[in-house]
Amino acid sequence: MLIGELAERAGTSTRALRYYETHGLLSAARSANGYRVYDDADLRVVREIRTLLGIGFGLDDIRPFVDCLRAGHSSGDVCPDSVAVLRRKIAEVDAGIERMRQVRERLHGQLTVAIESRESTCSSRTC
Amino acid sequence: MLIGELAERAGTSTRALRYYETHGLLSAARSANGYRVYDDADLRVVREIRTLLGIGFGLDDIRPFVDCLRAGHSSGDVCPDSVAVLRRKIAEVDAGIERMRQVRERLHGQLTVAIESRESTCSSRTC
DNA sequence: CCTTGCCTTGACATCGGGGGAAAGGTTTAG
DNA sequence: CTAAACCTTTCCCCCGATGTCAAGGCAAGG
Ligand SMILES: [Zn+2]
Ligand SMILES: [Zn+2]
Ligand SMILES: [Zn+2]
Ligand SMILES: [Zn+2]
Repeated sequence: MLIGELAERAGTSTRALRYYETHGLLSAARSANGYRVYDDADLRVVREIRTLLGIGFGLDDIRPFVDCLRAGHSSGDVCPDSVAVLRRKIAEVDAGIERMRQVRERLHGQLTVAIESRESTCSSRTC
Repeated sequence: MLIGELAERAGTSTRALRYYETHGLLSAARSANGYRVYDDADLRVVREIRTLLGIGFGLDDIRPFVDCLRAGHSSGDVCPDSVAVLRRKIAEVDAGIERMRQVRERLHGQLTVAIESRESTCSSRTC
């Protein structure tokens, strides 16, 4: 499997795959041409990468999962480093949710006040 | 009031103030020197900008609020354009919260499965 | 031979909100 | 006179994941 086919099968671009390689997430054998040659294990790796990127992980966070997959485990989640990243990410997401909830409350309060004072402030003006 | 004093009073940098100016959020009179000269209304504008930036608005979203302030209203929220941006932002925040909640559920599920299968999969290996 | 379609590396552009530095003008105090 | 402390404009840098050429090598079909 060459890089174009892998990209198509994984639903991404060749540019992205080369980028993952330069960041140590993907390794490829080379044919006599110098072309990158991949197998189905690489396809699984790329799918894992894409999934985690979609969730919001950065490439550095993804590396443990890929290492875990390449260590022969059927899932990238099982190795201790992956679990640690999962825990950290859950904490980050929780913090993000809490922050956004507070922002939402604040916005809703501003909106309410703005709507209430719109008649008395705004409608008698040009704006 | 010159730019350094405004920056200090608003809790930001001169660089940021010039940046806001180039993006149409702030306007300054010039003294004979060519120095930017500000007044208290500008201080209120900058405080509004900083507040909204802190909430997560982009500069383009902030422009209606600034225009509203400069139109003489005591609050930047009351003009229709500001209200529209507020509504849109609330919707965006709601969508973001929902997305993060789903991500959280997914991560928690992965973590649970990973911990359960860690003994049977991982501890008998080198990893 | 020529075109087409793969592949290679390398390098520049993007987005947002600035940071930091260069190179110079102005004013005030010592 | 000079140093300090302001101010001015202009330009390059950052992050992260990718798009997008550019310039060229390799294989296969007409
Ligand atoms: Zn393991
Ligand atoms: Zn409501
Ligand atoms: Zn109004
Ligand atoms: Zn739990």
